[in-house]
Amino acid sequence: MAKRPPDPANGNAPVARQVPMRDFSRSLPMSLLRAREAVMRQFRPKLREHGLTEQQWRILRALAAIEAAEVTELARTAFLLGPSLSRILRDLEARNLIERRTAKSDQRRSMVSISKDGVKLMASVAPSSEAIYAEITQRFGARKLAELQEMLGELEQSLAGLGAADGASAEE
Amino acid sequence: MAKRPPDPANGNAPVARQVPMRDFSRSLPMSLLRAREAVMRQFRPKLREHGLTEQQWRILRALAAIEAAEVTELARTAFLLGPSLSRILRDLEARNLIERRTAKSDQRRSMVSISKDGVKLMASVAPSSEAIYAEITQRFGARKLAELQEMLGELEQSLAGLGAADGASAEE
DNA sequence: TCGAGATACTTAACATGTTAAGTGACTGCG
DNA sequence: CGCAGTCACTTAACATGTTAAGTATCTCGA
Repeated sequence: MAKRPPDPANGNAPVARQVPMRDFSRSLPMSLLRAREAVMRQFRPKLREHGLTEQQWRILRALAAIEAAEVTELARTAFLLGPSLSRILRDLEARNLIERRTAKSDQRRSMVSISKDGVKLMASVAPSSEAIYAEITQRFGARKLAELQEMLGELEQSLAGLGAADGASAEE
Repeated sequence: MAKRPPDPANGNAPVARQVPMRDFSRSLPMSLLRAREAVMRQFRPKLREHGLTEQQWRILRALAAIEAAEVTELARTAFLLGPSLSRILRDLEARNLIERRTAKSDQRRSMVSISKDGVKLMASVAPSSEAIYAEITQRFGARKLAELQEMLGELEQSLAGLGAADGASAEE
């Protein structure tokens, strides 16, 4: 269906096109990528000062809110793939920011928790992080920010169960 | 076989600790990341069938719309960092999907353009890509999609010139 | 109880993100 | 001219994204 997508008033488009595709810079993936980059650009320098990457920070934050978590659960929470998480946990453990112990009931599972040093590091970064977030919120507008996140959640929902074999159906 | 009623809703350990931070999963960066991943998950398998990564596809699309571009210009258009682009161009050139020649007026500059093979490859992928995009548009709603992209653009704008990147601040 | 299959990670291999340093080519100023 | 500074990339080094294999453990049913 798609009755009629609003015609973008194509302001410039100075160059001739030979391929029938939407203007590349207006694609949804690009919009999302640029927006996210604009946001993360604000946080990265501060995290870097503390020797943390964005992903490492995500893991610490996720762990700070709970007693302990299995690796798979943590991967879901921090939105990281297993292999990435595996590497990062190895590193964080070596830096004594987290602790691990195998679950007694199932030797395959590893319970991960934040260490005292990890908590300390979080405490030293959180204020700056919150300040940056507050600045972003103020600039963009709290209401619009909430609206945006609502829409992002809806987008995620409307695409849930499209690409990945989730239930039954065919594989390929 | 082995039907296995997994336990996703496992009793788990909802132990919460009082930490003075927003709920991690509701942060703007995470919302943007998840939304983008939900979208890209739809495209990646098809691109992979054609031996292309998301970034390689971005470059080909960017090049298809113009005659030729300098590397720096291409990096801006495809939203890639110089080093990434450098590596990808090396690969794409080896696969004869693009062509390069140094500018006559300035030996430092390299002019990049898509090759015949590149155009052919694009033609073979574009239909599926557009179909997927249409499906996403339909599911989420064309109007909402336009709204979302508008907001993403505004977010980007409101953060422009905040990051301590170079540039003497202010505007231009 | 035993073994095929499932599960929970971990490794491997390759591609990109990210920052810093390197290389060759231009530019401006003396 | 000459050469220090800049520019346009490219390399390097390390971290993560992504898919495929590998390893150890656990589960279930014949």
